[in-house]
Amino acid sequence: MKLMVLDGNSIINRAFYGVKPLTTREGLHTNAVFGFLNMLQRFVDEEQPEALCVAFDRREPTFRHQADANYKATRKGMPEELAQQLPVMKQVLSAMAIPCYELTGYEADDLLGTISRRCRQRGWECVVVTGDKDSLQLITDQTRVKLVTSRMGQTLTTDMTPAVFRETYGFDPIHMIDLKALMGDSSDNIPGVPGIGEKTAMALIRRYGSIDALYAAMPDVEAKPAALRKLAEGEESARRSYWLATIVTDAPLEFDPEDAIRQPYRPELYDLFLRLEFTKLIKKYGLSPTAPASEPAAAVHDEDYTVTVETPRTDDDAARLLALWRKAPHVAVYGLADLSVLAVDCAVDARHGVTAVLRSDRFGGDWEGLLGGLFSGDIRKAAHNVKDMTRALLERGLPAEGFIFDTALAGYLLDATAGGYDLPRLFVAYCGAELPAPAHLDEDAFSLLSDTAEAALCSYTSAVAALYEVLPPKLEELGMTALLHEMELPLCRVLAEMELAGFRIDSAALARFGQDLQQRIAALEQSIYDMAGEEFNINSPKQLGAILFDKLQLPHGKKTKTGWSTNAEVLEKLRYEAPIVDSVLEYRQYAKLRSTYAEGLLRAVSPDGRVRTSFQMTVTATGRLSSTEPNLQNIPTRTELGSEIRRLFIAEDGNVLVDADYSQIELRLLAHMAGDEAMQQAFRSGEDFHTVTAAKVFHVPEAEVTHQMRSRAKAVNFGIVYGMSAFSLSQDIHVTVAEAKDYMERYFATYPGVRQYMTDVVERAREQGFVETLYHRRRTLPELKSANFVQRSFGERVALNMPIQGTAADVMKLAMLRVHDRIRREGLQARLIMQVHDELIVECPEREQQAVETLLRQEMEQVAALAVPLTAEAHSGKNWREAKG
DNA sequence: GAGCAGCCA
DNA sequence: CATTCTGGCTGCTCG
Repeated sequence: MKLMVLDGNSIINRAFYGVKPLTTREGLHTNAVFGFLNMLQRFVDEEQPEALCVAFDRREPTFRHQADANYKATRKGMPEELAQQLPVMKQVLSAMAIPCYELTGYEADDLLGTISRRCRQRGWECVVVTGDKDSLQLITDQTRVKLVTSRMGQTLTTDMTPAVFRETYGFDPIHMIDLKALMGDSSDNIPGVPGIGEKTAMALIRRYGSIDALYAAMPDVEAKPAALRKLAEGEESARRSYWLATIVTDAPLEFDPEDAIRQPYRPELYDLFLRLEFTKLIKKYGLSPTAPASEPAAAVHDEDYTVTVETPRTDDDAARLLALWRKAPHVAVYGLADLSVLAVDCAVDARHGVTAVLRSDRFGGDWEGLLGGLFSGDIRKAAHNVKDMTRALLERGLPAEGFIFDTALAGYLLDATAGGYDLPRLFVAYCGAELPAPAHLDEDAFSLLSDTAEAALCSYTSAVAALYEVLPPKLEELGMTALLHEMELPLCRVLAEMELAGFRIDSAALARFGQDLQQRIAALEQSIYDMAGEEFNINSPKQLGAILFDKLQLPHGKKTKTGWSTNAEVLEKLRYEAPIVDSVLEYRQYAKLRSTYAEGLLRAVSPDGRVRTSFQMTVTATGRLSSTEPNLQNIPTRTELGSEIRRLFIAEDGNVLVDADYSQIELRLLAHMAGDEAMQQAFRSGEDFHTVTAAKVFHVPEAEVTHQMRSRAKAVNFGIVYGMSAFSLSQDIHVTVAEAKDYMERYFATYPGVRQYMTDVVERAREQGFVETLYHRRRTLPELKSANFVQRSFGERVALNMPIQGTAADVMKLAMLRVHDRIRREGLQARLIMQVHDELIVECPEREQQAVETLLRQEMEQVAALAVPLTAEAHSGKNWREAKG
C-alpha cells in the first residue's frame, strides 16, 4: 500500500507564485488553489497512491518558538491574497474527501514525519511531497521525498530515495540535520555554527557523518585552524540548532494510514468549483450539479421592447430564422470562439425582437447548413472581433461574408489608447451602463451552466446590437467611416487567411540549433562562474550586478530603479575591463536566441510543421498590427547568428517565398506630409537618400560622402521621425551633445520644411487634442496638456511620430488588401503569409514567382499617390533570409 | 505582476 | 526643473 502526503503550505506557496493571479467575479483569489489542484493531479497520476492526505502549518507558535525566541523570527508573513486561499483550499480538499491534518504547536514538517513513521510501522510505502529540503531527513527505504522545484516557470519534481540522496549529497539523509546544525538556516533563523558556511559544513559531514562524531574527534578534526576554532566555540549553538532542525516523528496526532484511503468526491465539490469558477475542472473531474438547471425563459429587456429567446432544434426552425434574418436590415452576432454556440439578435419590429441561441448540442438538423446560411453574404452582420470569427469559420470550411460592422474595431478607431475593447468595457463607455449579465463565457461554462451562460451570451449579443446603434454616428463624426469599412473590416478576411496559412518552419533544424546553443551556453556558464569565483544566476540582473560591480569592482554606468544597469550598452563599455564581461554578453546573446527563438518557436509549431501567429488589430496606438503567440514580427535579422533563425522559415516544397518591402516609407511620408521641396527632390532623384542627406548636410559632393557621414545622416533621419533630442542623438552616434545639436541644426537648414512641419504638427495637436494620419486614423493626446514636463514632452514626440508611423501602417494595410485582391483576381495559388510593418511575405508555387514579385511591387508602390514615389523591392528565396535579398 | 533585458520595424 | 527616441512582444527573476 502506498500513501502520499503533501506539505500543504509548501505546495500552495509554490502554486501561488507559479500561477498568474486569478479572481472570480466575487473577487475571490483562486490562483493558488487552482495551481495546487493541478499539481495534485499530476502527483496522483504519477504515483497512483491508495491513500492521500495533506499536512498544514498552524499560525500559532510551535514548541520550537517557545524554546527559542529567535526561531523563524525573521520570517515574513504570507501575502494576503495567499492567506485568503488557505481556508478555501481546505474546503476543497474536504469536498474531495482528502483528509487535512494540522496540530497546534507543530509544523507541517512534524506531521509529515509522524505520518511517514506511522506508515512505516504499518508496512506501507510513504511518499512525502514538498518543496522544502528540510524534509529530506525523513528519507528511508520506505519513505521517499518527492521534491518539488520551480524552474523556468514550470514545476519539476525529483524523487529522492536514499540512493539518489547519497548520490547528490554524499552522506545519509538523516545527517541533513547535522548539516543544518553546522551551517544553520537563515530563513528559519537557525544559527548553526557562526562562520561555518555550506562548503565547510558539507565537507565535515561527508567526512565525519554527524556532529556527535565530529565533536568526538575534536581537536583532531581535519579543518583549517580558523574553522576549527569556530567549531569549538560554536558547539553549544550547533547542538541547539540540531535540536531545532530535527523533525518530530511522534507528534500526538490522531492518525492511521487507513484514514487516508481514497474516497469518492463529495457532492458539494461541484458547487464549490462553480463558485471558484473552475469550470474546466468540473468537466475534468466529471462532476455534475446536485439539482437540475432550469430552462431559460423569455428575457424582457425594457418596458417597450420585448425579446423572445428561442433555440432552433430542426432544419425547419433554422429555415424560418434564416428567412427572418435575410429580411432584416442587419443582425448582431456573438458566439463562442469555437462556434459551438452563437446568439443572433434580430429586431422584428419597433417593439419586438428575437434572439436565437444556436447550440450545436441542441440542434438536430444540418448545423453546418445553418452556419453556412448565417455567414453567407445575404445576411448583414454586426459582430465583435470579425477577424477571429472569420478565422474560425474559414477553419471549418464555412463562408465568412456579410460582416458590416465590428464593435471592437470601431472602439479601437474611436480611441486607440483605451487599452482594451471587450464588450463590457465598450458598453460602459458608449451605452453608459453595465452589461446586465456576468462575463464568464467559454465552452466549458456553457456545457455546464446552460441557463447562466445563455443569459450572458444573450446580453453580450444585445450589447453588440446596442453598440451598432451608437458607434457608427460617432465614427462618422470623426471622419472614420471609410477607415472602418474600406480598410479595417476588409482586412479581417486577409489577416484571418494569413493566420490560417501559417509559416512553414524547419523544426528539426531549429531543435538542433537550440541544442548547439545550449552547449555553447553551458561552456560559457562554467567559464563565467570560474571568472566570478562562484556560481550565480547569470540571468538575474541583480545577481550579475552584485558580481560585476560589488565583487569585481567594475565601474558602473547607468542606474535602474532597482540597481546598476547591466544592459548591453553598459556591458559593451566594460568589455575591456574584465574578460567576464565579454562572456556575459555572449551568454546573453545565446540565451536569448535559445529561449525566445529556438525553444519559444518550437513550442508553437503545429503538427503540420507550420507556425501560426495571431495578428492583433486593436493593440497599437498608431494603427500598426502586432503579432502574438508567437510574435513573428521580431525574428532576428541584425546579427549573423540571429539571422540563422530566419533561414529556418521556409517555403513549402515546390514553392518559394517572395518578400517585398517598402524602402524608407516613413521618411517618404515625412517628405510628403511636411511638403519639404528639397527632401521630396532627394527622393525623386532616385539616389540613396541617406547619402544625399549626408552630402547636403556636410556640404560635400555625393561621391565624397564617407561611410561615417552617411551613417550619421541616417541616424538623424530616423531620429527626426521619433522626435529625438540632441542628447539622444549624441548617445546614439557617440558624439558630444554640441556636435549632435550642430548636426540637427544643419539638417533643418537642409530640409527647412521639416522643422516647420514639426512645429505645426505639435501646435495643431495642442489645439485639437489629437493627431491623425492621412487616412484620418486618430490618436488623442491628453499628455500635451500635462503640467508634467516629462509627460508633455512625450506627448510632443508622439504627436510627431504617430502621423508618420500611422500613415505608413495605413498604406501597408491598403496594399495588403490590393495584393490579396489581385492574387484572387489573377487566379494565383500564391498566398500572403506575413506582414512585418513595411514588409510582406507571399508563399507561391515556383512558377508564379515572377508574377508575384511584379504584383507585389506594383500594388505596394501604386497604393497611394504622394508627392514622392513610394518604392518597394521584391526578392525571392527558399527561406526567409534568402528572400530578404 | 513589475522590472529588466533584448528582439523587431 | 529633470529628462532625454516611436511602436510592439517574450523570457526571465523575484516574491
